[in-house]
Amino acid sequence: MARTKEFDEDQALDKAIEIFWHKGYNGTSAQDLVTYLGLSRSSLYDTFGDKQKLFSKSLQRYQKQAQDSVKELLEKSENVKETLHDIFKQAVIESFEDRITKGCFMVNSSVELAMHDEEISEIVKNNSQTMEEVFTNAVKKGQEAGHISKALEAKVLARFIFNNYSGIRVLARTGERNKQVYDDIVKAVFSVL
Amino acid sequence: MARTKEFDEDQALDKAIEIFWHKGYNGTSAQDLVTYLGLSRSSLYDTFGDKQKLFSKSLQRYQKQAQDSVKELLEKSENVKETLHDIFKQAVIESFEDRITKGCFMVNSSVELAMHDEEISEIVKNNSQTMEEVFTNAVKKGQEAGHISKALEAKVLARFIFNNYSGIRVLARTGERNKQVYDDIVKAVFSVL
DNA sequence: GATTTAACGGAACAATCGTTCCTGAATTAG
DNA sequence: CTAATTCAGGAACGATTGTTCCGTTAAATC
Repeated sequence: MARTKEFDEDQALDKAIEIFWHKGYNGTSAQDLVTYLGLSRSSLYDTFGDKQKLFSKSLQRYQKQAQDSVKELLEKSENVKETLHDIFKQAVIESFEDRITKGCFMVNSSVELAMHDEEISEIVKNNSQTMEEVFTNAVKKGQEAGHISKALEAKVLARFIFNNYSGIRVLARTGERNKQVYDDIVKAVFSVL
Repeated sequence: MARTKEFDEDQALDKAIEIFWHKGYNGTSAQDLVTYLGLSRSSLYDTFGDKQKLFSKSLQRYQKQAQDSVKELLEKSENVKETLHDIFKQAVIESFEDRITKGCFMVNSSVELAMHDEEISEIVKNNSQTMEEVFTNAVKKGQEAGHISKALEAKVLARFIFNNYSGIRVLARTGERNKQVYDDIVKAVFSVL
């Protein structure tokens, strides 16, 4: 019959995530994609349709990966406050390890496209909602276990946490390389919990 | 001698701020600028050089306006905590009043360009530094007056405040229209002060 | 009125954009 | 082997990109 696929579609998507993450949607050209994914123009368009669809698929894949990671960590956790702290520390570390500070693909895409692309807007909203739920459940668990203060409602704290997470990712994108700045923010955030 | 300028350069810059703010750098075409500023192609290039320079000037003008506003409010303030609260409330209101939620021009530009354009990167860094100083001085004043808790250092709180301010502006850019979300964040932030 | 500069409209530029299409080689299954 | 399908390579598409330049009109000073 026919020849089978040679390249792994998911692997190509991971490459697409990287370059879109780094350069943004408008900043990434079709030629960039061909070069970086290592596919021919024709294969690329045959497989993914067009640039917008490829971007959308990339962002959805990124979202799933990022969400699953956080979700799993928090659900398995026995001390939610500590786990949240670990998640923030990890975000801070990522802002330094990469020479190219890419920030957060979701945040970057929100800022660049959410108001101009309905499909991306949906993904972003879905992400916010899911993350809010994940954080809310985590905070509730922490409050019940006595690790987290009950002075504020779980949902309030969840939104607060998510907001600071976004802020930190923006900070990373600006190229801030003074670790103390990040540490100070995390310190203040966790003084609330 | 010569004919005098007919259009106000600053007025044109304000227009440029608006459209760059809304559509971003890469999302704004030369034609968009001609149409929106109401200048001819030739006048535009004669006056501002090229697109990058026009963007840079726009961002610098925006920065000065935004900084002066916050700086003045905080320096004149007799209750810094209340004034900071007003500033946040204002940011929240702006996220609703505009049908087109533009977020913050500085945050948007940071995310889109800071890593790819050295000049923009400098403006962004300068802005972060200045805002940190402004907030730090304000917090110090509030702490001395007894309005703000001394549990955390002024600089720590300043960075924390700035981070949440950025986060809220990203949230606005995502199109979040549930006021409760913003209010919850502000509530949690001010529980620290 | 003559000169000088400002601004305009619009043509035109080369370059790049995203996208389509064609050819030919490679690889699989029957 | 044949047929089917996948990929690479590259030419080519029209559209749009940012930018330059020219010709003309409008206003200001001398």
